[in-house]
Amino acid sequence: MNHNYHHGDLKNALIRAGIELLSKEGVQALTLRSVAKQAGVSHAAPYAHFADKQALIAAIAAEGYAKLYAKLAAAQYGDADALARVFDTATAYLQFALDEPDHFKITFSGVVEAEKDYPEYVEQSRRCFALVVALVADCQSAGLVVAGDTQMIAVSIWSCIHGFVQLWLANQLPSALTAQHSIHDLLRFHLEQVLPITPHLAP
Amino acid sequence: MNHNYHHGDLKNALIRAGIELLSKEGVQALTLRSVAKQAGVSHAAPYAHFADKQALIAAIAAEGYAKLYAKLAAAQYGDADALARVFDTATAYLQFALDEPDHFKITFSGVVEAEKDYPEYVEQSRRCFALVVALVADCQSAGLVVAGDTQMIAVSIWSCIHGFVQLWLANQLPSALTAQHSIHDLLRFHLEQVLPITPHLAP
DNA sequence: AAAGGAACTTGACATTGTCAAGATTGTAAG
DNA sequence: CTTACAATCTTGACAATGTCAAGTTCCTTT
Repeated sequence: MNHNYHHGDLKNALIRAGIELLSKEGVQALTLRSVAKQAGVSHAAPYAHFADKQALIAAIAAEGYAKLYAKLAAAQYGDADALARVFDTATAYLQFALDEPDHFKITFSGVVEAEKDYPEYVEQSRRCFALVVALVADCQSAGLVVAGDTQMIAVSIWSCIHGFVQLWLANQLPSALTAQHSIHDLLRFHLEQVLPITPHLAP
Repeated sequence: MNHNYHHGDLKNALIRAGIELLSKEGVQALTLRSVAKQAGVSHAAPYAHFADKQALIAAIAAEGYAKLYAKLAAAQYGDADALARVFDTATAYLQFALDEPDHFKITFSGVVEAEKDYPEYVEQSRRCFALVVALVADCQSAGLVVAGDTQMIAVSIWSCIHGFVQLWLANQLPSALTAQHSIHDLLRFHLEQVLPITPHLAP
């Protein structure tokens, strides 16, 4: 018997194969057929586990969020104060985008469009955001960030980080800056500019 | 003669057809063949004007930047002070993403990847960024924004706006917020939080 | 042991990007 | 005015890809 008709865990194997393709050859190489080949199965085998290509992409995106969560969570440990941990978290966020640009892009490519429901993706996304909210809450407790709607402030901080990383990935940062400073330094400067949401708004 | 072998300005017609398809049917409908059909030519006609599909997308993205520039420039007029104009500019930025989400997405999808050179896209991008830099310079002159590297601060502000819009487009803003406030209000709140880069960093 | 269903393969088809060859038209040189 | 030429467009073809239908294999349940 040349073929194992029961792979065992093909679903996860396909996700891992897809991630590996993203990492080694980029988004344009992520085809259902090459993913299947990479996993060692025939071209239509994925349809036993995913409704269509978008469903596979949603699973890969969910895995991207899971990886991101792990990296952000790792940046939370240590004796740094809450605000310093925000910087560390942002650095980890950037690092994920640097290490796996295509996986990062797909994770935030708006997979959920067309009103489709991908519960696993939504859950991983929610989990990741909750981590940022908790971090902001810590900052507020320590008086390092203004009081106010914690969720909204978390969105605000996340937007700052995400926008910067996104512009970098899209090659939209002026070369005058990227030529002179490392991307990490630029992110740090950016955050120092906007992050200290300390009471400068106090009336 | 049923066919006009010389269309006149097919190149621009194809770009406009592509934008219309993006607007009416979304990214997945943007195929070379449907663009050609929309422009009333045969399926291979685009190759007389574009090297490949990516080159057409680059032209569409450049046009996206041009439209964005027009909207941002329109937000610059008026008697508002420089900081208020930043808010208006951000609102115009968001409005473009709301009006033409798919065109916006493609404009920032990282067309320039693979080291390819699309001079028109680069030029439009530069022009748009220069507008933000000039705006920041005005704010600095008026003492509304800290002195410092104007370009870097422009990147910072742009990141804040872009990240927020991007997260919105990717459906990544918590529904608890989007259900209670309009997206415009959320953006305004976000900017009020981070934008006043007034001298709170003074040592 | 037989049946049934899940997992996988094979084969097919429509869509799409791309190229090659040919047809058409404006233009410039003779 | 004619003729050659280059640019533009059409037609036809091909490979890659997403997707479905039918058949095959294998595990589980009775």
